[in-house]
Amino acid sequence: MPTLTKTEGVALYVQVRETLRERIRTGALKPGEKLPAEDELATQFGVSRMTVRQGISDLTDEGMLYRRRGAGTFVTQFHVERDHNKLTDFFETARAEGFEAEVQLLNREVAPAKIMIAKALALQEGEPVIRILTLRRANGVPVTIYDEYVPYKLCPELLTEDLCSRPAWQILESHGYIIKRAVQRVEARAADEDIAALLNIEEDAPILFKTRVISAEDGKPVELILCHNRGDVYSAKMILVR
Amino acid sequence: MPTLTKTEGVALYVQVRETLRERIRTGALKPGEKLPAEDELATQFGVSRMTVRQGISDLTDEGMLYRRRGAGTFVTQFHVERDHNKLTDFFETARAEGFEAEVQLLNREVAPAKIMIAKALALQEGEPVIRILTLRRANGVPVTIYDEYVPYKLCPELLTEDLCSRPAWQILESHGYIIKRAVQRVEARAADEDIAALLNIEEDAPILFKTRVISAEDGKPVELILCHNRGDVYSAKMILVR
DNA sequence: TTTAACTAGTTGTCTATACTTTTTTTGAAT
DNA sequence: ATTCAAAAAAAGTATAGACAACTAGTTAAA
Repeated sequence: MPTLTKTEGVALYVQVRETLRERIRTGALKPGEKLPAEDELATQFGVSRMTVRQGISDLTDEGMLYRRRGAGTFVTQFHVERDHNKLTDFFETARAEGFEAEVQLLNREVAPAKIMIAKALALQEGEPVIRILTLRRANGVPVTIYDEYVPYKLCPELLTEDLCSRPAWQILESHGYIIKRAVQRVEARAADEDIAALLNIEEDAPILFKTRVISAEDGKPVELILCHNRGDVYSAKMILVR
Repeated sequence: MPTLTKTEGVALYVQVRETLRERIRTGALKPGEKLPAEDELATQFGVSRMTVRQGISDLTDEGMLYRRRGAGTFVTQFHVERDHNKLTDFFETARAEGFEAEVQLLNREVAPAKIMIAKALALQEGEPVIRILTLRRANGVPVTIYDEYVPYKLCPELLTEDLCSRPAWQILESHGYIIKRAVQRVEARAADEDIAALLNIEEDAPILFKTRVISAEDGKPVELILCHNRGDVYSAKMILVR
């Protein structure tokens, strides 16, 4: 059995987790199957039971395993993809879903924050914000107008960084901000004249409108995104938990 | 200090968690403030450090606290509401947002599953499903057409249960199914003639269309919901995690 | 002044063990 | 066979302690 080794720079519980994940992925552990008991796994892996539990807990959070007290731990039958409402970027999505992504910078400027923007970013009205407007195409078809706002003082470098290869929040990360969460609101709207023209659709065609506020680990908002998506080619997926 | 007591039927780590949550809620612990070290809290509460950690972990998962190794544990500044993508029902939402909810049963029948329905519910085409169609009003205004499908064999009682006071998945829960997760897809559509008539809007008005598959703990789908929401009065919120 | 090394404080990981609570299985009595 | 009770199995909770790894501040050296 695959007794795990310390001193690899990878925590034991992570090794346990990834070993189990791999066994599920390859089918060595089949959907619905019961895992060996925690004590048994601990012996097999040569670690303590608590360490096994920590690894298993991660996978139950992901929905890959479920536990029933007194009965055992089982592999979930049809497990929901692991992407547990992850903050992803356009390029990752493109790679995963197999389309060619293209980002066109329409505008980049510093402007005083309007009241709505300021509120969302916890700023005073009129404080300078960097606004970035991009058009995103999938296989050449315009699908999204992306309207981003970042407080100027947070990261002036955004005015010179390349914005077409990664989203602004990833640039913020590379400047030391620890991005943790985003709150997103989704609604259906009718396209106005400008949006319709940019997305190459008719006026009043349905638009999936997203508002997203991205926050750092301490909860301070670092970016606001307004996002107009063509309704006929775009949908948003999410996982709800009881 | 509030030394916690065993034997109350509530786990110690839960008591730790709720005590801390309460301190944050009341402002005894302020946003941005650093918590006492885990060792210190363990002493205060009269429990072991691991027990404190378990309580704190729950709150970091909720986004109420964040930890920085070597530095400490802190209260999140603007904490995102705790409703971490929870599966909620129309009445809870109504209570929380302060509108009067009303559910009108339009149709309830058993029918053979069409291919799309069968696929979503992991059934064979033609297997009997219970279909429940309701119209939901907020303060008298029609906002949602709710189209639910449940495999007949799962819970025939749905044909007689009252459906206007709680969603079908809660009835499934009361029959022993452990509901764990749902996958929801959201898109923007234009209202067709029927939908428009029921929701009292114009044809081609924007609709927020949701597809939701609700699954039990083992991952087996137990319910499919198709949900047409009036775009002008309805939005969906979600939390994304890095 | 700046830089580097040290130190104290704090969270992260891990062990070994014990007892509790729930579920499942086994076995005996009916 | 059926039912009921006991036993076994399994996850849940909790402890005490140890060391690792990281942070931030302080002190010492250049």
